[in-house]
This record gives sequence, C-alpha cells and structure tokens, in this order.
Amino acid sequence: MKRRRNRAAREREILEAAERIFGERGYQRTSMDDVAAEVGVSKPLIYQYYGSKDGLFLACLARLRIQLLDTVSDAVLAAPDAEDALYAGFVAWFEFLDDHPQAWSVLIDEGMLGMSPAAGPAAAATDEVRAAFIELITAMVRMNLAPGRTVDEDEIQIIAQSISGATERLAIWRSRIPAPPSPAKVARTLQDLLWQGLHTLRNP
Amino acid sequence: MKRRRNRAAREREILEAAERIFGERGYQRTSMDDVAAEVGVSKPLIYQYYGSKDGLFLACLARLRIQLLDTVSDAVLAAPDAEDALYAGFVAWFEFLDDHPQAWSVLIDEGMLGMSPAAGPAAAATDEVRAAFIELITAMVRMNLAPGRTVDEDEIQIIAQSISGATERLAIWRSRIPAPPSPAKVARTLQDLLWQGLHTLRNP
DNA sequence: AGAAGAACTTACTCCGAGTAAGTTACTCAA
DNA sequence: TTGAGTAACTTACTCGGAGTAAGTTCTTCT
Repeated sequence: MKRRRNRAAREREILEAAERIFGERGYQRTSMDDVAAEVGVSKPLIYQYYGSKDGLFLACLARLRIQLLDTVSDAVLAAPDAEDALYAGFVAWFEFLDDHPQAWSVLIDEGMLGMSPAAGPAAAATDEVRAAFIELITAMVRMNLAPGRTVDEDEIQIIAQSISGATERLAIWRSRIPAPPSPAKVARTLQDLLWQGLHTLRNP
Repeated sequence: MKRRRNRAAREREILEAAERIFGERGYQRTSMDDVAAEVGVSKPLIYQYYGSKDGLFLACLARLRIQLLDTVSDAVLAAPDAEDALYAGFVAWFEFLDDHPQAWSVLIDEGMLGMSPAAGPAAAATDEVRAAFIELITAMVRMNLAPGRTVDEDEIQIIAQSISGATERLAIWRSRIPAPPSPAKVARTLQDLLWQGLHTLRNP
C-alpha cells in the first residue's frame, strides 16, 4: 500500500518526471501514461492537477522559462555598459543552454521553436516566453542605438526580432553539431556582426 | 459511380487538398480522414500513395521548398553585386511568403520552424530545406566578407545561422501582426544592421 | 470514533493513425 | 467483345493514446 503525499509535493514530483521525460523524448513521443508510470501514480491524478497534456507541458515550460530569463536578465543587468550588456546576454544564453540540455529540449520541442501558430495552447505560452526576451532585447537595442539618431519603432522591432531569431537558431545549431564553438566565441561573433550596424543605422 | 483517375492525377489532387488543409489548420489539427473526405476518396488510398501522414506532409513541404528556394536563389543570382545580393535575397524571401500565406503556414507549422529535433520524420526533411538556405546564405556571406580578411569556418557558420534564424523569425513576426512593415523595409533594415559588421569582422 | 474531504484508482470512451483483405473499374491481347 | 490481369479503390477493422465518470481509500480534525 503506497504512501500518499500532499498535493504540492505530488505536483512537484510529477513536474520533475515530466520535465525529464519531455526532455528525453520530446512532447509528441511522451504519453501521459509514461509520466504516470514514472511517478508511480495513475493518469487521472495528473489530469486532476494539470488539466491536460498541454497543461503539464506548459508547467514545465514556465519553470524553465523563468530560470532562463532570470539568468540572462541578471547577466545583462550586471554589465557595465550597453555593449557589454549585449555580449553578456549572449554568453549567458548559450551557457545556460549548454548547462541544461534537457531544459533546452523542452524549450525547443514545440515549446520554444515549434512556433506553429495553430499547434495548440503550448504555442501560445511559448510566445509569451519569447515576448519577454524580445522585450529585454528591445531595451538593449535602444541602449545600443547610435545616440542622437531617431530610429522608428518598426526598425527597433525588426532588429529585436532578428536578434531573437538568430540566438534561437544558433542555440539549435550548436546543440546538434559535435563540437560547437564556445558560448564566448559565438557571442563575440554575434557582437562583432551587430555592433557596427546598431550604431550606424540610417534614418528611415 | 465515381470516375477513376490514374495514379499521377490522383496524387496531384491529394497533394493540393493536403496543402490547402495543412495550410489552414496546421499539421496536428489535420486528420487523414479530413484530407480523404476533401478529395472524395478513402483514407487507405492516401496511405497507398504517400505511406503516412508524415509522408504526405513531406510531399507538400518538398513542393513549397522548391518554389521558395528557387525564388530566393533567382533573386540572389540576378543581383549585380554582393551587397545587392543579400538585400535582394531578403526581399524575395519576404515577398514570397506574403504572396503564399498558406504555403507559409505549411512551412512553419512544424515544417520549417517546428524544429523539434525529436518530432518525427517531418523535422528531418525540414532541416534539409533549411540546410539549402544556409548554404545559399553562406555563399553570400563569403562574398560579403571584408576582402583580404581571413575568417574561420566557425564564424561563417555562426553568421549564416544567425541570418537564417533572423529571417525566419521575422517572417513569423510579420505574419502575425496586423500591419507588418513592407518586405523592402525589413530587408533594408536587416541589410543596414548586417552590412557594417560583415565588413569589419575582427580576426579570431 | 466517525464525518468530511483530499488523494488516488479502475475501467472505461473517443478519436485518429495505420492496415488486412477484399471489390470494382479499366485495359489490352486474342 | 470478352475475359484475364492489374491498377484503383473501399469496407471494416486494430491499436494506441488523450481524456473522463464514477467511484474507493487514506488522512485529518473534531
């Protein structure tokens, strides 16, 4: 006869198992029965706590998102100036993903880059994660822009979206090749690529 | 009593219906029965011709990929110099996607950006599409690099991946906002952002 | 002790991918 | 022009996984 636990503890236990299994097999290949079996609990209990498969996945995503966003934000805020902030943000991003490979799997597996507009509630939450990053990037872009220049909102958005897309794709690329360049190397190349442009944007 | 058609004609008919329905509802929300009903044929026939849902989706993707890649390649090759090639490629990319919204849906809905590493055969084919673009971008990056500078392979890859990611994310962003900036505007901003950096990359 | 509610399970339904085994229309050789 | 052979097509399933109805058992608190 198995010992019962209170709800909060069980939820945590389920979440940890889900994070691990989603990380290993991806969203599609993970069944709720798998998670239930891993925790040693029956499926309906998970439904009671998380509502649906999407709900469970979202809960995993939320945790990881907070960790990642905090890590990057902290690095950015700790930087002495605008140029360093951008670089530090890049480094923090790639290092976090190196250090949390399973987190990464969850984030990309139709969590972060499965940007499918019509692919269920998970996609919506994913957009929320990304929106937070875009906001952070937008702030940095503003700080980095040539002083005294007027640059319109569209341009800032275009740049922020580009940087977001670039870092996401780079992360995926790095995770799939045998000997990826170091976070510092990637961050520096990105920095070199963008720095000049950010300071010399023509007016519209 | 329904008229039978030969295989090639039927395959084309199925492919067109699939492209439309996948475009409207996305991969997940489309069932093989839906497609079969749309064509007015039974499900096993589709399985006979395309093997699986992934197979059908892949076939759609292949067609679209060829169109998109051709369009962008043509624009790039027609440009008079390296700087224009990059710009022309960007414009062609965004214009194509504006003109083929349903194609676009298929491409991103875990087709192009549903980059899920473990999300089935479709993901693998998607990588193939992207690889072709990366190759094209790599060639352009080489042409655009500061003459006389030695830049290592890693750096070129990093830059190409960044540009690929940036354009993909920009495409998604544009498709989701009410009044997106014109292809020309986006292309020019990207060009301005990258041009300086490409020509002043430090050596490693 | 025993009532009340939280934690948990059994035993389903339903839907969609994929398939086995057959049936019907077309075609071409005699 | 007919019937053998084959390509086109269908009916009627299986199977697995998401989600649920209706309970049962443990725990706590008076």
